[in-house]
Amino acid sequence: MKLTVSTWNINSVRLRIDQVKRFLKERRPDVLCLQETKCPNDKFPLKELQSFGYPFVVHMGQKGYNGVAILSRYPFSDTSVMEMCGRSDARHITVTLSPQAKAASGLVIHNFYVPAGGDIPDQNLNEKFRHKLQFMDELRSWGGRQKPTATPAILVGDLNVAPLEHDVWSHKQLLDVVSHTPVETAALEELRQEAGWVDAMRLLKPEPEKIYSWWSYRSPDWEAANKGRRLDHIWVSDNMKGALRSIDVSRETRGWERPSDHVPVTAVLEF
DNA sequence: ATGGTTGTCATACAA
Repeated sequence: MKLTVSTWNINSVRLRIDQVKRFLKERRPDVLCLQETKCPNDKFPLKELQSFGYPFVVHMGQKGYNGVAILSRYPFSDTSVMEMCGRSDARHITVTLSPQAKAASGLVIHNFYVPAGGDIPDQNLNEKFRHKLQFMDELRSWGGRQKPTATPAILVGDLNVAPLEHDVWSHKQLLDVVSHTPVETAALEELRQEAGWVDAMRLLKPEPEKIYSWWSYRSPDWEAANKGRRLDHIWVSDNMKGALRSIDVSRETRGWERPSDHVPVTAVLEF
């Protein structure tokens, strides 16, 4: 069987509910992981999302900021959230697919929203940057315990770090810009490799191909300037490498009316 | 070196 998994920082699920609908209709993933739903739980558009053909939905939100959700065509046998950095700020949610997902039964899918980290890349001057690094530190300790060996697993999300040289439009010009500083890129690469996760996007589209999943709203013409970054990621456990069939980045959604600043990334796996 | 935009919630703040 084939399983299609997408990740998208939607930047307000309520404002962009029609774009979610359009993406689901056009790309037809089995599972969609959302970040930055910016929606308290009691205002989450649960029924509407279910009506798009995704009866199984878990979400964890808060007022105004953050928030993650997972929509699925298949039921879950287990769901949980982690509190990172001692804050209940809705930055993680995980599901395990139930036996009704057939060959993908037992597959664990983690959805993360790593803190953006503010503007100043200095832990002493910027509490947000300190929080981001601490978050990655906790990811590292956690990832070590959860070494993906026997249990197949996928980790997706807006990790807010563009780790490689060709994950940004200008490696040189972004070395002191939050998301591409050496302390962040080293931390992300180390925690990924230490836990045995495979960077699925780069496995199928190796450097030096440029890959971006985010373009700032502040650029007057994002398409012409093309000053993007690869902030959104799909990682798979080592035992899932062979199941990877394709990766695609839905760049076209950035050109839709009132777009998110992030675009969806989709992996197709075959079991 | 600076400011550029967007979303939430209603005035700054986060990204």
